[in-house]
Amino acid sequence: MIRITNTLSGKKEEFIPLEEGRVKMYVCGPTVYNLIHVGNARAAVVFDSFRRYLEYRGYSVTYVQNFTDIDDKIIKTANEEGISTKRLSDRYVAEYFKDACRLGIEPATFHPRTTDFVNEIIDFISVLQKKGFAYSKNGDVYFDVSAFKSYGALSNRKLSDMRSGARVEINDSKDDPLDFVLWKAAKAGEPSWNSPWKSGRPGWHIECSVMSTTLLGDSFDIHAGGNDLIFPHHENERAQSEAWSGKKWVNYWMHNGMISVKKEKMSKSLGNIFNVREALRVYGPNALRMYLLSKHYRSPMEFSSDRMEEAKASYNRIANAMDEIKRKIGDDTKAVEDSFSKEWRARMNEALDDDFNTPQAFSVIFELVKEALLTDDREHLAKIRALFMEWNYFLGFDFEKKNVNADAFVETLVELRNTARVRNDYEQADAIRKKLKELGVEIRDSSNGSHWRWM
RNA sequence: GGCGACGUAGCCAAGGGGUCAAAGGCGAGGGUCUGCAAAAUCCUUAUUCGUGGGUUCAAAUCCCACCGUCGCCUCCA
Repeated sequence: MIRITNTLSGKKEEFIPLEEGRVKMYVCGPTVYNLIHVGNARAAVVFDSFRRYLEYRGYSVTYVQNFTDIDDKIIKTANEEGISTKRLSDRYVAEYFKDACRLGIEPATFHPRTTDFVNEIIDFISVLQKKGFAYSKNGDVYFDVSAFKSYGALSNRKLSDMRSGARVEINDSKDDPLDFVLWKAAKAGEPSWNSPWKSGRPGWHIECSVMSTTLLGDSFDIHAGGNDLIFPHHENERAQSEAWSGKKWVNYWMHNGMISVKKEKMSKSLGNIFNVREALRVYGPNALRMYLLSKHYRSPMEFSSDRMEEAKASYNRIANAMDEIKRKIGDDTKAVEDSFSKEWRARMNEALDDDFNTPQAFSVIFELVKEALLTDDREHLAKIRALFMEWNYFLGFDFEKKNVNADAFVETLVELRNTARVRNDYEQADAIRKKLKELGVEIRDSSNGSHWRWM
């Protein structure tokens, strides 16, 4: 039984998909006007991993992750660069896929883009207006919050509390300061689309409602994203969607915690961001995945070089165990399924079924790492490796070492070093070891020969 | 001001009424191995879970208060 903490109820609930054996899931993707940062990567990696876990557990998952390719910041950045918004967003969609690919994130079933759904968005808004949930003013269209009775249920807020809050903006054309824009009339020089109102473009929240219902249906299982999206983004999406269909829109809401830097949320507006591109270069994809999955997805976590080095060391312990298994039994030893495998698989499932508790999952893995390093039993080792490979379906590490073409050269150098050692020429031997280490090769001498591995 | 989350060893981090004298990782100290290393391995590193009350036969786990940290209430993963 898989359990998920549902933001809507604030409780851990048993996960029961609408349709047996199938899961429909939507994750809010990036606004494409620059490179993604480590905070963005958290949601991407965590929910990618969760999706794959669901697949591992036998569900057929339809996974949608959108790109917001039209908004104020995209327009601004495109103007600064003197290019079209289309050109800018195309570029950063491509850059996103480069990072995602290196991070081991599987492509979604669908990657819809806002500007491909403008007609559907217009239809959707028209329906809202017909049903009395929306009103237009000066070419803008607004959602009437007071018409939707459970507004605030997701973020657990009361309309009265929000109205009294000091930070609600005053906007003359809105009937209520909490009403939010569905369609924005174009200002001079902005990209725009024809509409029953003035020509303009979609508001902030409408795209997710439209793309998700178009691709997944009026109701679907899981909607996920960062917890900074709960209000207003997801609250508004929910209001629109349920007002539009008259049905419950999403059954389970999953929200990941924020990544902070020096106790402050990592965000583009604060400027304290660390690009995924850069993190990948400095620490590598495995360390970054390890880092992102090492804490429960709902908790906040701190980003720093110490944390990353720690994650890298942790990952290395697993990678080292894989290398040791290979050294002990080679590549093609077959694993035999038995009670050992079943027992450990059950422990892993127990951890992950419980609201995707990845720290607990790693605890299970490290216990097996220890066993692998301790034993020389071929069957035992083969079983452990089989489990690791099986679990890697959702962990998404890349255990393959690059530089395979250089293996023969390394081998030669290691032999050369050993002849030097035999004649007690340790100066030469250490020089070779040092050089190899600089090139990323670690040598391990032992009583039965020298082994080496790519670090 | 409103809403929410969190505070567990030197650090990171699970657990969330008894089987907890609290998983796992990083780091540190000592032993083995080694030409020296590295890696590995063994041992050690929380009688205690922010503070103070309470409920209970029993609390890190539930309740209350307080202190501290963070997030949302504006674009944000």
